[in-house]
Amino acid sequence: MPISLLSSPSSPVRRGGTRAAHKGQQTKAAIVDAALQMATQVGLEGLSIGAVAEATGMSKSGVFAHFGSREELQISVIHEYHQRFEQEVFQPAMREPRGLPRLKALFDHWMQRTAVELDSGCIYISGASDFDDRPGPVRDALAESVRVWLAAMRRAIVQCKECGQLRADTDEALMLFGIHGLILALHYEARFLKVPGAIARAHQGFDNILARYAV
Amino acid sequence: MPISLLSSPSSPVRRGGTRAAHKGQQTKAAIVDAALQMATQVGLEGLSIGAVAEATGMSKSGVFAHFGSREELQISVIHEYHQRFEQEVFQPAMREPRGLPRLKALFDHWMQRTAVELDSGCIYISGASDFDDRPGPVRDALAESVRVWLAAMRRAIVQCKECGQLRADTDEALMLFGIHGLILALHYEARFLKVPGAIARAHQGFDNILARYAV
DNA sequence: TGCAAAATAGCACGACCGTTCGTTTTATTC
DNA sequence: GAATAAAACGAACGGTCGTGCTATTTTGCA
Repeated sequence: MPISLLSSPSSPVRRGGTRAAHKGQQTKAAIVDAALQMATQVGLEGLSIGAVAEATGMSKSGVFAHFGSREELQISVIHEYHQRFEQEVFQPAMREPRGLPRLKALFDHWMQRTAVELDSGCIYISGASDFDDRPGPVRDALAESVRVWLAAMRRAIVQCKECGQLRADTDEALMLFGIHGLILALHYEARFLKVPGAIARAHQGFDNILARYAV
Repeated sequence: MPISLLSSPSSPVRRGGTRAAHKGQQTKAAIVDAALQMATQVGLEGLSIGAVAEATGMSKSGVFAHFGSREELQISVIHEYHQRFEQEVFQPAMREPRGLPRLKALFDHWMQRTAVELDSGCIYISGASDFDDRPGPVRDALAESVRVWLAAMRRAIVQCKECGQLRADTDEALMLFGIHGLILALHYEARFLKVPGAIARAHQGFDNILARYAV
């Protein structure tokens, strides 16, 4: 299953020499899980080790020991988010046939994952604001993850052209720009302004874009 | 000049009884100015009184005394940003004739103000991420300011319809949604991902939307 | 010039932050 | 069950934060 594009340098089952290490990885996963849920609400920058510790019923130093730094925790959260994005958005869409069905599936799943739930946002969006002027490894990990995702989306558009389902002169970067904008506007209107009907508008906007580039 | 839509409860020149208060308002304006510039880089949430004090060469308590709380400083920054938005985006566009010229001017100025400079972002965008799950007066002020601005944009679209420059069945909310998305995508690609050509794509996207609703 | 008031500085507080360190508990292996 | 390594804890440190409180300086007007 060579779909994953983010390398995870340490083997997920064993590590070091030949020693088994059960408990550690397991609670670490639980910590990342809680931290991710927290980050979708307060953002990656709002994440604090103390709050994560309290959420997991551990001590601050207990949590800290698993990562060695706050930045490493943030990066772990980004990787986890990336992985779930892959499982819940990318892979289901990949089971659709190439071309428009797959592109539509990518957009629909993306939408649902991004702004459907009221109490959880998208760290790809909130993180962009947090780190657009703050260089460093966290920003790099975040940007890389987003780029991978946008590249997948772009590939789907190109395949539509190849299948003859979109005009051959379609500017895929421009089309992707428009689609990306719809997701961002959805997030903005639904989660911040809390105006009704944003989901319907995102869908309509997507249909308009498809019509614009239809053969 | 009844253009401003944000009430400023205290008179801008004098206050209280009949006493004049020169210096106070003046340094307060300087503080807000520095705070605004800082907020465009680190966001409203990243704003700290200590940093503002250092930037203005004052003491922390000296800055604090002008606002009474951090929230009030943030709100002052929002009001100041709103005012500049009005002066630099809204009012110049208002000098264009009704209809498409005015709508185009609004978009162009908006774009330039939002993402043209590399070292300053838009607090309407970063603030949305910061406060989408955090109720309170700061969020209220921010959302109100954004709503006023979007309403102005919407009005310009409606006027295009009335002038017969856009199709009579144009869904202005949907069209605005698409335009808003372009600005958000521009901000995302230019400021976070730092990919080139984002400005050109935003322009092209706008032209596409206009074409979609053209008579 | 003198005086009241406004403006600013200085200092301290409690809270939280990420991080370090030594100890204790828990888990794994012989 | 004893030995050993991993995991988690608890306390503390230096730092920054927003916020009061009390002096001191500066300002504007009589």
